[in-house]
Amino acid sequence: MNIYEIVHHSHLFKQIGAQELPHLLGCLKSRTSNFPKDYTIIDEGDFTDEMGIVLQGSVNIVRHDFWGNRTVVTNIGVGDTFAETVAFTQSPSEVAAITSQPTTILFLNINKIVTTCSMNCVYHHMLIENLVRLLSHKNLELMKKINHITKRNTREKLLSYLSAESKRQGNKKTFTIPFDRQHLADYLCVERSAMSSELSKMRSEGLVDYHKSTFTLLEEN
Amino acid sequence: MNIYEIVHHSHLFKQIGAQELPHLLGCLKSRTSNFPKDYTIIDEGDFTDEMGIVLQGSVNIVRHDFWGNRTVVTNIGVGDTFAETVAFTQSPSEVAAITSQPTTILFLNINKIVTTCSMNCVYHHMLIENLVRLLSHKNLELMKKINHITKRNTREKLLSYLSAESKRQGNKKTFTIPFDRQHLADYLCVERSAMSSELSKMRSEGLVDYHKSTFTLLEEN
DNA sequence: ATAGATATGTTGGATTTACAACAAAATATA
DNA sequence: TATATTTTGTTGTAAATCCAACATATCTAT
Repeated sequence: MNIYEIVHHSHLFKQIGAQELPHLLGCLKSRTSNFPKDYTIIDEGDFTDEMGIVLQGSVNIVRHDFWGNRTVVTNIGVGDTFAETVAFTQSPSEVAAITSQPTTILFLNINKIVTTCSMNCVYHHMLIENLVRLLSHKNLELMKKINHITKRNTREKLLSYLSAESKRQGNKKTFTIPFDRQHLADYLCVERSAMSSELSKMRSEGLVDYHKSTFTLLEEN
Repeated sequence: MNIYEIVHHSHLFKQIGAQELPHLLGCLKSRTSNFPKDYTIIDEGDFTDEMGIVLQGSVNIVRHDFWGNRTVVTNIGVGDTFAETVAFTQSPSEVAAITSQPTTILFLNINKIVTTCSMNCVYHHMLIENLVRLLSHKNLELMKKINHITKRNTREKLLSYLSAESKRQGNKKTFTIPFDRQHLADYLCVERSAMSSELSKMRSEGLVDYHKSTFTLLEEN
């Protein structure tokens, strides 16, 4: 794995020359860490001043309520970032960040990003602009998630999520989602078994087909 | 109403000297507009490159699905901002912004904020940092909203929202929410009448008291 | 290949919500 | 004030969801 290759294609470092990255990452006091599957990188209530970029693997942003019910807020894949908000606001984390497979994270001190450094890096302003763009996109994603989970019933939630995911992956009719059934249910805020049976119905009606986490949206006839 | 007074206390212009505001607002090509109640400032699907600050009144961020079901994503009060995301990402708006009373908006061109101006305003960098902070807080608010609506039933959603609102308003036990019953139901994604009857039960059990949009959280005995 | 662990699918009964229809209260308007 | 309009509360029924329990399928490690 080439760190710079991944970082170069992340939203945060977009439009920043690859040759600038080593210097910039040093300036930002970056560090990388490896984590096993199901490792809690940040727990609910934690403080941190570092945001993370996923270099390898995948992270779920989750929340547990008093009774232990789990909500999967979102999934963070390679090149995507997390913990910008908790790092920047210096408030206790509303959510936990938990790996869903062996994962490598690049951590960046967020204050180093926002505060223009003394060395006056040429690309520093671009970095801040990228951060604004990134936060805007996070916002958009959260809005879209809200669009899914505010649907009135399980079938609509599924169709809303699956069609959005199809669109996100380039309007492919067949695509793989980053969740197993339980995580998908926790993401859409429905009951796993109820969701399974709804999926079965939808398949028997010819709306969708699926095998494990790979889904195909079918034309209506 | 003194524009500068309100702007000075908004998150976006925090820590920026009041005497700088006239110059800065000119630099940002700001303009103000007045709107009547229930006016759609931005509709779903619209594009814009201006964000808004509420100077007077109140704006609901709402969404309608194919069948006309309304979802109130959030409420924007005096000094708060909206449309940063749609303005910055230049993507079609996922939501509509609709006044809930006669309202005055200050519009700002978001590109003027992000791009350092030629005149090199001293406070411009502070403005960008504030924008990052503001977007982070929006993120946090959306997360908190997700915490409310992912609760398993109507009572929990109500208690989650009401206690958060109480906390937000300085841990006051009695406070007024910016929603009537229908909007509150649309915000919490429940059925208005079901919510009404749940509120009645909660009142009869001594959990809460309320009159119109003013609620009081009661101690458990 | 086998056994154990994990993931997914199925079903029925208890609980909760949606929906519709209407009553009562509050507000706006003539 | 009287009347119309809007908002809020109440109730019964239909529908959807939750939950638990179990069946089946898939994966993992030896």
